Amino acid sequence: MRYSQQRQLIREIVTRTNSHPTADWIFKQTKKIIPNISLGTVYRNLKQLEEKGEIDTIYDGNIVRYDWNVESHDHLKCTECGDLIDIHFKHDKFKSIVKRKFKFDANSVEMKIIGTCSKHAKK
Amino acid sequence: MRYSQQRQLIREIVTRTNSHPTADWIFKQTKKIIPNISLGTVYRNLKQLEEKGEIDTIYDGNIVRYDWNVESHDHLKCTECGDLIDIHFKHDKFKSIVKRKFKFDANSVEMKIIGTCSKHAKK
DNA sequence: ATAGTAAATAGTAATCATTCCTATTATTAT
DNA sequence: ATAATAATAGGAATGATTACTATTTACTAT
Ligand SMILES: [Mn+2]
Ligand SMILES: [Mn+2]
Ligand SMILES: [Zn+2]
Ligand SMILES: [Zn+2]
Repeated sequence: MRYSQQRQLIREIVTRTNSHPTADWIFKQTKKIIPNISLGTVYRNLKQLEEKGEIDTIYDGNIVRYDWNVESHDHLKCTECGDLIDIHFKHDKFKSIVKRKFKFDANSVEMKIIGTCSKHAKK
Repeated sequence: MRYSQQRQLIREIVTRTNSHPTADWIFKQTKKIIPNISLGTVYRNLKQLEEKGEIDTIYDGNIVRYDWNVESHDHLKCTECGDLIDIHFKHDKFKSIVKRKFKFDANSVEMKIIGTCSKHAKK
């Protein structure tokens, strides 16, 4: 895989963003630096970066987001502001339970907790 | 909301299917009974049934599925055959942890365990 | 440094799932 | 049975993503 300014910029933008951005948001950011970059280039490179294991794709309902954090982790989804917050849980117990009860070989666990975040606390 | 043959048929098909069917699969099934039903009718009714709380929408990666089981539950996703299997876990512990550590008010928890199901057991 | 090559891009067209639109049909209250 | 109007069929529109292709760019060997 050959170097390209576009891919490097996309990589940097995703890497310094904690908000699990969408392809379109990333596209808008890249355009500030490379005004004639095309949306197809953003999609193609996001897919390649995922294939290389540099980033993860996250399906937030029907919205596709990207995550620089490729370590297994979970998310809190706020229904008020839409934010997706990282959180880390241990899932070994669940993996062993499904192995015993369903003979299911678990590779990974994804957990999403839906609710309202601290920004909207009642006074 | 007025009765319609189409909605009733869609409701019955979803209710007797455990495989978390897609809109298109449901459409094909309904066409066996009402050959000139339209795909828009299927989508419109699935949305209405969800709004009435009769069914749930499930986002399986980028695939949208429907579930007659509206009680909170989790899923095992088999990467070999694509099956989505129901499983029920208690999540109270997680809800209290995020409340304490993040002041996050949890309403519901969705958990997906990815791996291979018993159908593909090594001999 | 120069030239050859193949990868990557920009711009645009195509695809796919879903939603929207509207003339017609079906259901329900009277 | 009739009137009112909710629901449908069929097709157009939308939005996100992918595919196509002529041109540009990065790397390699001279
Ligand atoms: Mn994350
Ligand atoms: Mn289910
Ligand atoms: Zn929030
Ligand atoms: Zn399987």
